[in-house]
Amino acid sequence: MQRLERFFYNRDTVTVARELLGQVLVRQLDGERIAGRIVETEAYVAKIDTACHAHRGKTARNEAMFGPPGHAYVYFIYGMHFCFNVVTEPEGKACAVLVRALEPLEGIETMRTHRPGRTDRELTNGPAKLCYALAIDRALNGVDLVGGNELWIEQEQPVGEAEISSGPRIGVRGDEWALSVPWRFWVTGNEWVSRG
DNA sequence: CTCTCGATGCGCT
DNA sequence: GCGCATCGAGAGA
Repeated sequence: MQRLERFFYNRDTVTVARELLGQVLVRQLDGERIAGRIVETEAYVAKIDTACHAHRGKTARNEAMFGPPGHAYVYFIYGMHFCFNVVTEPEGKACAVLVRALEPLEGIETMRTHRPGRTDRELTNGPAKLCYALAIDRALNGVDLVGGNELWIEQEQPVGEAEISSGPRIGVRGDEWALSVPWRFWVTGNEWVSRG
């Protein structure tokens, strides 16, 4: 299957967030493919967005956001979880799309071993949950999704506009505008969309 | 099913 | 010290 190329990521962040719905996130781990269809995303636009980690400039934590598009930004949150983003727009813009939920497609048995005691619905229906299922942690922060061999995104049928819902982002802090802007996108009715 | 609340590392003020 | 782009246990309906 065709991988998404650099130009896909090097565009307006909200457009990338919408068009990532339906694409397939692939993790290559110990010779096995673990993969899921992206069904929920959020856009973060550093310059204008007080909820974006990069809004106040570059730090050690958010450094990957300032790098080239098409790389991973993985951050550690609440002292125990990881979340996975893809960097968008030209290098230095520090924009990214958070991947919030996947529909499991391949390597489901391995996902279950990474998520012991959980139902299949709970394997990947949240941003930290999908990182456990796909074994995404700080070691993958900054990796290239276009040229790397551990993590990438494959091109699939895009989700039609009529099937996409949008609303305010989940769990964010920021000014009133940042809390209300509808930059969370999900596949309407999909079983793996996070609860929020 | 829903709601509440504690866990826990670390970057930032 | 504070607070976080979250999750899951436990209690109640």
